[in-house]
Amino acid sequence: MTLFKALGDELRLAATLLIHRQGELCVCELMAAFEAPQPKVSRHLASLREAGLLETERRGQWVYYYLSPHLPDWMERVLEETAVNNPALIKQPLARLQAMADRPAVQCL
Amino acid sequence: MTLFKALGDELRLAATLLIHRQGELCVCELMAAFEAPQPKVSRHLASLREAGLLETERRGQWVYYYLSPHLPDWMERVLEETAVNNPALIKQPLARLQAMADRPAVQCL
DNA sequence: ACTGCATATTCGAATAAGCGTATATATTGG
DNA sequence: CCAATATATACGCTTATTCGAATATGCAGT
Repeated sequence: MTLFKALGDELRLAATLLIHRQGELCVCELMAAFEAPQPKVSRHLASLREAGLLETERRGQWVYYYLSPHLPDWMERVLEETAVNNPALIKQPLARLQAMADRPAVQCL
Repeated sequence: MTLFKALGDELRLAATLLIHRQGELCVCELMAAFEAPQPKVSRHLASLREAGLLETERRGQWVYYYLSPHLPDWMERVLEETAVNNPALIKQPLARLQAMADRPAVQCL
């Protein structure tokens, strides 16, 4: 059960919830949301992908991360429970994301 | 969100699920279930208690661990989802527990 | 008080995680 | 091909976790 280890880091948990909420996000958006340096964000995203939680899609120069569509239902429910009951985890990051200038693209999904 | 860090270790996760399933268990029962040395079990239980997941009650020479009655509902649901969808996690420990000779007491709750 | 059993804690060593800096790779637009 | 931007990875370092062995504590029975 590598799920809980993957979510055991605060940045990884919050990033996962933010991505879940937003549908997909690229690295630079997550950098802005969490005010974290790029290598740090990339590394944590990589480990979330290795854990099977996230998948990626390159679109131009950007790499978008989104929840794996192969996530077992129960894991999605765990994320859902966590998101619903811990809004504070992503409140500020979400605000910073929405205040971000020059977002690479409009999210249409 | 210390929940996921607490459950991020395999022994801690499995022990929590086993305790959840059995109602309560003492240290020596968990040692038998997981074939793990006593200090290891004690330490992990201590960290689960510090995380607020478990509480203890001493009864004679034994210390029984059980899920904290103050656990938020959503955390209980997370445990429930995990238990239902990962029976393999506690299958062998449960078998060893049931095969254990000289269990300290009959569980009546 | 002493012994035995159950549990907790301490200690030092080994391992793993996480970080920042620097560098590599990919893509886009001249 | 070159420069600029986005992302990934490598490296060395620091800090956290985890462990086994040893020791301490707490309770029960004699």
